[in-house]
Parts: sequence; C-alpha cells; structure tokens
Amino acid sequence: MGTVARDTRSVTAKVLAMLEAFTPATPQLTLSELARRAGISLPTAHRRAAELVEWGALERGADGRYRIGLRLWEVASLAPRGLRLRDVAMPFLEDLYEVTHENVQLAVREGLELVFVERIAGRRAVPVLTRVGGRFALHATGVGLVLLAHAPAEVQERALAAPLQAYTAKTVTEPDRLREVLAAVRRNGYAVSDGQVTLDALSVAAPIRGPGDEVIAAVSLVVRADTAAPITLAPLVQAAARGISRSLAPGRDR
Amino acid sequence: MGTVARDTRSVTAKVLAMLEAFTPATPQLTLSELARRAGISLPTAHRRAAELVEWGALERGADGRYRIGLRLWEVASLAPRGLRLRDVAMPFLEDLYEVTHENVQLAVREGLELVFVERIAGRRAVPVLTRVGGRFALHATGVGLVLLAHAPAEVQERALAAPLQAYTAKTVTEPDRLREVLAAVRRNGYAVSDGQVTLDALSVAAPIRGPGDEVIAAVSLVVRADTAAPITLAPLVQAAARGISRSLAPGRDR
DNA sequence: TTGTCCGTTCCGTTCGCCGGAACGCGCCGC
DNA sequence: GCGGCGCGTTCCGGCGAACGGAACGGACAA
Repeated sequence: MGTVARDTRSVTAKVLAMLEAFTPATPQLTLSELARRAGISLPTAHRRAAELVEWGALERGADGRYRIGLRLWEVASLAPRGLRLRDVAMPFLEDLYEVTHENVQLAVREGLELVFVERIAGRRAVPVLTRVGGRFALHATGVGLVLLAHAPAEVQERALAAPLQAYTAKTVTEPDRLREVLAAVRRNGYAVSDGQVTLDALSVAAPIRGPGDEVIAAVSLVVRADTAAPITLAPLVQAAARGISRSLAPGRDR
Repeated sequence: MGTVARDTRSVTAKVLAMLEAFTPATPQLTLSELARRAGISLPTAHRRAAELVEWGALERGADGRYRIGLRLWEVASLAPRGLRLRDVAMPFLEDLYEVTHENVQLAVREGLELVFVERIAGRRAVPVLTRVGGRFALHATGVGLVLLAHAPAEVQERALAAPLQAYTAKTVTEPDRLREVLAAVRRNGYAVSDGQVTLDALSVAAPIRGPGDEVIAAVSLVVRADTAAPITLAPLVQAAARGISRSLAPGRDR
C-alpha cells in the first residue's frame, strides 16, 4: 500500500477553504498557517495562493504574510440583495442616523444566521462589534429576533433545537422562553434585545417586508443600555422599516 | 490531430474568471453567459458554479440565473487597507458629512486605477456613480488627481503614456496640461476636479498620508457643479485628511 | 553548531477535470 | 403539430493539471 493519501476535495473547495481561513481575528496569515487552516498541503497552498495573489484575491505583505486583496471588494459589492436592498434602504438609514446619532444596522437572514448588509456607526454611538458581511446567531440581537420571529416555521424549529449560546447573563437560551419572546415580537411589530449580546448595549429592531409581504430584512438601532425610555425609539425604527418596505414594493427585481 | 482543444488554465483561474464575469452592468448571468464570458465550456461552468453556490460565493435565483453571493462580503470585508484605513477614517468622514451633507469618498490607488474604499452619500447630495469597491481612472476625479499627483514617477509616466479617456468636454486629456494640473495639486495640497467626470458634479480632494509620510489614500467631497465658492471647502477636506493621517501615524500595522 | 520553522522548487504518480456528445425541456415561428 | 433553437443537465473516455513527499536554503533561537 505505498499509495499516498491524496486530498480528494475539488480545487474550488480548496481555494474557498483558503479564503475562509481568514477571520476578523486573524486577518493575515503565513503560508503555513493558511495551509494548516485550509487543511491542504504546503506545496498546494503555495500554488493556489500564488494564483490568488496574481488575480488580486489575496495580497502578500512585505513580511510575506497573506491578506485578503482589494479585488474581492469589487466583486462582493455586486451581491444582489446587498445591492438592491442597500440602495433602497440607505436614505432611510441615514435619516434614522441623523435623528438619533446612534448605530443603525441592516441585516438579512442566511440560514440560521444573520448577515449584516449595511451599518452606520456614529463616533458618539456605543461601540458595536458588528461589521458589514459579519454573521451572528439569530437568537440574541434585535435584528436576529425579528428575522427569526418571521422566519418559516421549519427554520424556527431548527434554530430552537440547536444549542443557544449565552453571550451574557441576560441572553434568552431556553427554547420555551424564546418562543414567547418571538411571539411578542410578532405581536408588537418590533423587537427589543436588552443586553443579550453585550451588557452595555440595547437594540430595537423592526422588520422590512418585500413585495410579497414576507420579511426579508431587519433594521435596528443600537443604543447604550442606560438610555432612558428606549421603547420610544421603536416607532422611529418601525417608520424607517416601513419606508424601506414601501420603497421595495414596486420593485420588479426580487 | 484528433485531440480536442483543452483549456490549459488552472482551475483557480477559471473560478476567478467566473467571478470576474459579473459586472455592475450585468450583476446576474445565465449559465451560458457565464461560461461564454469566462471563456470556459458549459459543462465546466456548470460544475464550478455548483461548487461556488454550495459555498455561498454565488447564489442562484428562482429564474436560474447566477448572482454574487453574500458570503463574499464576509471575506472581502477583511481586506487589509480597507479594514484599517476604513476604521480610522470613518469618524472623520462622518464629521465631514455632518458639516456639509455632501458626498464623502475615500479611495486608494491600485495600479493605474483608484478603488473606492468607503463612501457616505447623503440623499440630498448630488448623485454620483461610484460604489464601494468600484474602480476608476486616475486622471479625472478629485481623488484620482491627488493619488496620481503623489504616485511614484514611474506610475505617473505610465498613466500619462496611456490614452486618457475624455468623460466630458472638461476632462483634461493632454499629458502636458495634466502635468501642470498635478504640479498644482502638489503645490496646493488639494485637488479640484470641475465637471471632468460628469458636468453636474465637482469634487475637492486632499491626500491622506501614512506613517512614512507617503500618500496612501485620498478623501474627497463631491458637490453640485453650481455650488458657490467650492474652494472654501478645501480647508474642510484637508482638515479631515490631516486628521486621518495623524490617527494613522502611530499605527504599527501597516 | 544544532534544531526548528519557514518558504520554495522539483518530480513521479494519479485521479479529478476536461470538452464532446447526447438528452430533456420550454419557447418560439412556421 | 412540428421542427428549430437555446437553454441546462448528465454521461463518458482520455489526459494533463494537481497532488504530496522529499529535498533545499534561509532566518532565527537555543
């Protein structure tokens, strides 16, 4: 049995695994780290990385480490929901920001996670750890609760069946309790997440509906946890969400 | 002679060619179009596309057409200069926006082109066609002139040697005239591009310098062409640029 | 000096990838 | 109805691109 163990994954899968190896915590990697994380051999990583650098998907610093290249920006900016939804929503998000000077976030659901599509972060606002393109679980954030509350029953079941991470002592992790929260979100038309991700932040979120009245996205305002009467923010957020929904209605393109 | 013509490009090159096939003008493509643009056979495009969809780099609409997937956002947002520069610059860009309520743009140079890294676009501001991640020639926009004026001599020569596209009647396309413009930009410390891209817009731009005092980016304000005394905006833009430069100075990470 | 970890290059083997061909489908115009 | 067209999908045999091991050179620390 002198045969060597060969990697049977497709080349594409390997390339994508290499891109996946980069995380916010480790935005630049040596070739060895890259190979290790992607689960491919060093010579292979060397070849693939060289190709990616040539195209611009990666770039290589003076220290020899690899980073994500700017070329990907160009392609990624064409993401469809990103494009259409973002363009429509932006003016409303800006209005919301100008009125409140707080963090404004726009997110869509992708499977059992949410993806932030747009974000306006004031320098005076409470710092948040989100980033455009970033992902998060659905059960803790304001936008996540809205998206989950209006997701298909099958998605809700899967989300509730999975173990729910407790980010703080306030995070709701019991399925039954979460079910009640989701019902309240549907009833009220908005969601409030008080210190469920970080204790010093509180978010108020509202659903954005597509032409078919299905919830396709959520917008939220993230404020300091000690903000007085945060509930008074709900109408503001809901108004923005409704405005976006209305603008989306006559859209023929998804 | 019975041998078939096989594509000798690497799989990676094909995958990247497929991503490249998507443009702002054609953000969604049928499989056939995709194959044609990427220069690969239909079965191959089918296989590669399926892998990309599985990973999330592409998604497939109900009409069967392919679009760029949101997953790429996540990766692209880790782009290094994007990350660091954006985070540092954002507060200053926001300030600039709040004072003026005009379009604010941040761009870096990439070869003979500029890439927009960030943008704040007010709904009341003049519409511009730029997009984060978008590319543009260097010789016409305000940011482009700043980046070109401070680029290495070799880059300037190449840029001036290439044919310069005339976007409007006001675009400076004669190399000698452009040389004078660039000298003025260096002398003044800011650039003004009046109607050189579109006749109804005017931009004022200033250079952002890295720790080594080299120009690494440019920030601009785009206003309506009939704005009174646009030169009075220059100090504002320069102040923002200097603030960003100062914040970058103690940075140890590039 | 030795050991370790890095990146790079070479090489023989092999299996994943290739395009042609065939097929099913929906949509025309005749 | 019926042939033609352009889709997308699947199958197949041949072959070359991609694979991992191995060897090499450089940087650095013990």
